[in-house]
Amino acid sequence: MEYNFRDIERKWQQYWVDNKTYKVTENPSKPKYYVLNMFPYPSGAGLHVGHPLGYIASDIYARYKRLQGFNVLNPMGYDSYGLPAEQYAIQTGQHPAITTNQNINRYREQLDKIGFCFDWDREVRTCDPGYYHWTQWAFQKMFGSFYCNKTQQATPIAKLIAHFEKEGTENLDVAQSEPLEFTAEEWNSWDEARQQEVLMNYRIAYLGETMVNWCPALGTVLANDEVVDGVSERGGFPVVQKKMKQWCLRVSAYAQRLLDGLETIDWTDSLKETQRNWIGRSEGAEMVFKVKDSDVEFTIFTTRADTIFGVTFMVLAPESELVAQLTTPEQKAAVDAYLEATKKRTERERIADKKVTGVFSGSYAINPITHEAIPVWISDYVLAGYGTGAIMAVPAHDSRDYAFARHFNLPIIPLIEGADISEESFDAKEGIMMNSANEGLSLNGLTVKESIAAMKKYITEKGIGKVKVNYRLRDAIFSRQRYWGEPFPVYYKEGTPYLIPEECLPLELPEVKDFKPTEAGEPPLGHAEVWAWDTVHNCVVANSLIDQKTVFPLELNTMPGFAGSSAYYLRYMDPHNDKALVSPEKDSYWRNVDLYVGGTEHATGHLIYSRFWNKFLHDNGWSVTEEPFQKLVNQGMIQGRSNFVYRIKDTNTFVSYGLRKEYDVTPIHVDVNIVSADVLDIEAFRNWRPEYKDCEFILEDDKYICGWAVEKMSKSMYNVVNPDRIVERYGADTLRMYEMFLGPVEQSKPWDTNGIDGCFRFLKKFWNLFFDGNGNFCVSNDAPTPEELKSLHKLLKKVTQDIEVFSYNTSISAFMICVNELAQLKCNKRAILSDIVVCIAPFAPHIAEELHSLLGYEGSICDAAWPKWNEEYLKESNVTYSISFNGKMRYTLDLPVDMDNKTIEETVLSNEQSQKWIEGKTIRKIIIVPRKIVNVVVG
RNA sequence: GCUCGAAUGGUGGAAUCGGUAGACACGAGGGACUUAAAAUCCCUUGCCCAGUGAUGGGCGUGUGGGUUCAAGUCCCACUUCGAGUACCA
Repeated sequence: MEYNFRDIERKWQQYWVDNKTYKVTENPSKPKYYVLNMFPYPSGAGLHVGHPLGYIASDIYARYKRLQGFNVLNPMGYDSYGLPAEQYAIQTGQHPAITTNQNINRYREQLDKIGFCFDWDREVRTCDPGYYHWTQWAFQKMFGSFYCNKTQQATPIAKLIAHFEKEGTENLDVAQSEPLEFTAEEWNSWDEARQQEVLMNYRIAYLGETMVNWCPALGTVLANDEVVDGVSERGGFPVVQKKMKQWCLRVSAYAQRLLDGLETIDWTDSLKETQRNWIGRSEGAEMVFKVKDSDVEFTIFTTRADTIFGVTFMVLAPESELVAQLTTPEQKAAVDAYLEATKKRTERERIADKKVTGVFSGSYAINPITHEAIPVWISDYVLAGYGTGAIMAVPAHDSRDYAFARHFNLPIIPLIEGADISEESFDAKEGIMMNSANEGLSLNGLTVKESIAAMKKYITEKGIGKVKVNYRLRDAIFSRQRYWGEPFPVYYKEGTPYLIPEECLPLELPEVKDFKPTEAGEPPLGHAEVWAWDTVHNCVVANSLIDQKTVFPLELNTMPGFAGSSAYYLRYMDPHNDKALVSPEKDSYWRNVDLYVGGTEHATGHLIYSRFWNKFLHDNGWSVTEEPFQKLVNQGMIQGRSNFVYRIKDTNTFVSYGLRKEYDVTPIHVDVNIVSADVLDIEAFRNWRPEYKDCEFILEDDKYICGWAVEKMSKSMYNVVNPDRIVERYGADTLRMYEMFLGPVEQSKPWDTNGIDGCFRFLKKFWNLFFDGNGNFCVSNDAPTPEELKSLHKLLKKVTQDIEVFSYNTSISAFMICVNELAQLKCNKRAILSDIVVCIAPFAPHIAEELHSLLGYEGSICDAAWPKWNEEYLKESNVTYSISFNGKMRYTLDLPVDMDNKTIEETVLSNEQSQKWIEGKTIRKIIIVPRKIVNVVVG
């Protein structure tokens, strides 16, 4: 019988559905294992061959773990809120829900063809009210919490209120937007609105006036990780800085825990490093500088307190509140002009031209150590959002200060012995200090490191400043001026936000007539006619009923993309629970994700937000583990492999790749689907586009050979390969095998169909082991020979070890070797073949099921047990030694395994081949590496 | 600029603790079967030199040094490519 993959795959995919083979329930008698893929955004383009790479890798692992006796959770769902569906809605008027649904159905169809072991009963969609109920719920909980620095955890806001009522801000150590000071009396005297306003300074989800990345073309704000090179990640539109009132999440409060948590999880070093950089912890000192002839003083942050003797000027960020205070009347005109000019420059322009700009404020600050007066400047190279928005400039040892000093002719004082600062600053934190002494303090002669430590001690003792840790990580901006996202469960009473009652969740997304912003510039929800909250009946009512006494307007912003993806792994544990995000029982059974597979592009977005979100839930006991994703594997990107044809200029004649240099040609992208192994299907090409209908070809060897290049897989390059096409032609098992055989999972590589035949041939060969020359199923019950057993157990050992480390490509090689050996031996022994079938099931589940069934076993192969290898069968009586002289391999020798070193030495030395290398020389040393090498050092 | 990673045949890629390269696959060349094609099977395939031949010798993991009996693997310097990040004081 032939290997008919179409029938086999159709049959078993149906069997899995009918028998709910992949349904999983909590089972305390079995150890759990949680495998998760980053769920996809269902785009209109459907899946290309790059998408399933990670899914196949995790599917193999999930199936393997199940065969090993684990209760494996392997769910799938859709991150179904997002910009493309909304942009499409704006253009066509089509409701995003409709587009999204169509796309999901298409994705599902494509996924089903590949034979994944997902438990679809646990599917989640972020745009489903039953799901975003819990996104809104989490937001409400964050709104109702503050972060206590003493206990290092999120705490209900009621505790904070109690503290304020008793002692105001006395003894307060909490995360806050800005430091406030008030007494209990003051707090108690304030009205509700004022108190609410103050509480915003502490809430974990808070409404804050912040500088945001505003994208005019998209009409919305973007988070830092959604802005790339000053333009939006989606669409590439320019982004400008704008001050706006927005919902924010106090992610920064968790900076230290996010950093510390990295030590406890099993991620790649590079990913951890990326997160560390993003969090950007820097240890330094805050120092207070007095302003000359004034009561004003201000604080700066520096990591180089040791360079205090080299401070020759100060710089304020243009947005700093100090600018107004420190600008003298004489300088006011110049400063105003500068501020105006700065405001006009977008983020992008600032990055693009690195011109040094700045203006003198007119004021002088007093160096707290040297007591010298130094000028205070204003420049946009200092950022308002980092540290205190003010710096002490040490031009000799900071390149930016150096450039500034050079440009404005400010003094430069070298502080490190031997540092050449004639052309550039000396930024390295090394060397011996000089020029750093006065009557009170001397750093001269110390190394930079000693000097930093000494200064920290000094300023703390003298009360000039304090040791301070700063983080680059900023709070996440949580509002989007979009329609297709989770609505905030918030209404506004005289401008103060209030939560709708928890039991009224979910607050469902209303219908709108138009998906664009309103004419008044409000977000699309401004078009909703039924979008007001009735506090008496606790329900959504028409806007016309708003009376500001019992009926209030609801929030018009929606939540960003990362809201829905931040806790979805918890929802999979208990997807149909309408009482809680996840029940404590299920949460404590599944705990966290053991293996998370996805792309690196989420390193500073989703993977930070998710960890933050989980830590918040953990603080409240709603998630049992501190870290959500124990092990993370980043699958590489599959790039496209584009094909080109070469048209001779101004003609309709195309010349084959090898001959193109003889003509003046233009390379043109050609659809890779009409090219096979770089040979163009000429007929298909002529039909591809009308203008090529009558074209001519100059061939080589009767073939048209196309050129190729590795590019991003995209429609415009005509290099998108759909998995469906491969499945149709070779079957899902071949696709799965080939995607894994292409190379290490973590590595990026171009998609290249050229080698797929190898995997297809392998499966056919494997299939043929079970059939005789006449195509009849023919498996013998005879006892296997030692040779056959050895071949099998070599395979079992290799595959078991490889799967554990995701080295699937080498496992597949092992399968190929084993099948070749068995074919050579004409082995058709049941004892051998039935084990191999189980072993190959994770990789090629359809063919495995079919053979498992033909072998006479009942039920799905998923319920079989993973075979264990036995070292007994692998033992050899002889082992081949490489015999080297002075490290150079000369010949090999078969020796008994258990021969002792002395005998080995004697055997090697007495061997006649050895004689010619030893002749006339003295033997200095003999190194014996057991079972491998004998190296004789002669001289 | 900084941080991290990579570099191996015509191609994708193997190579555990440093253990004597190139597994496996593709492609290519040759052969068998066939009227023919497809499919299948067998042989060769890193480079160079010598030999009719079995075979023998030399060179080889981006470049240059080093450690070692032994280096693709470890150390130092450099080149190229990729990823992340960027006035973070």
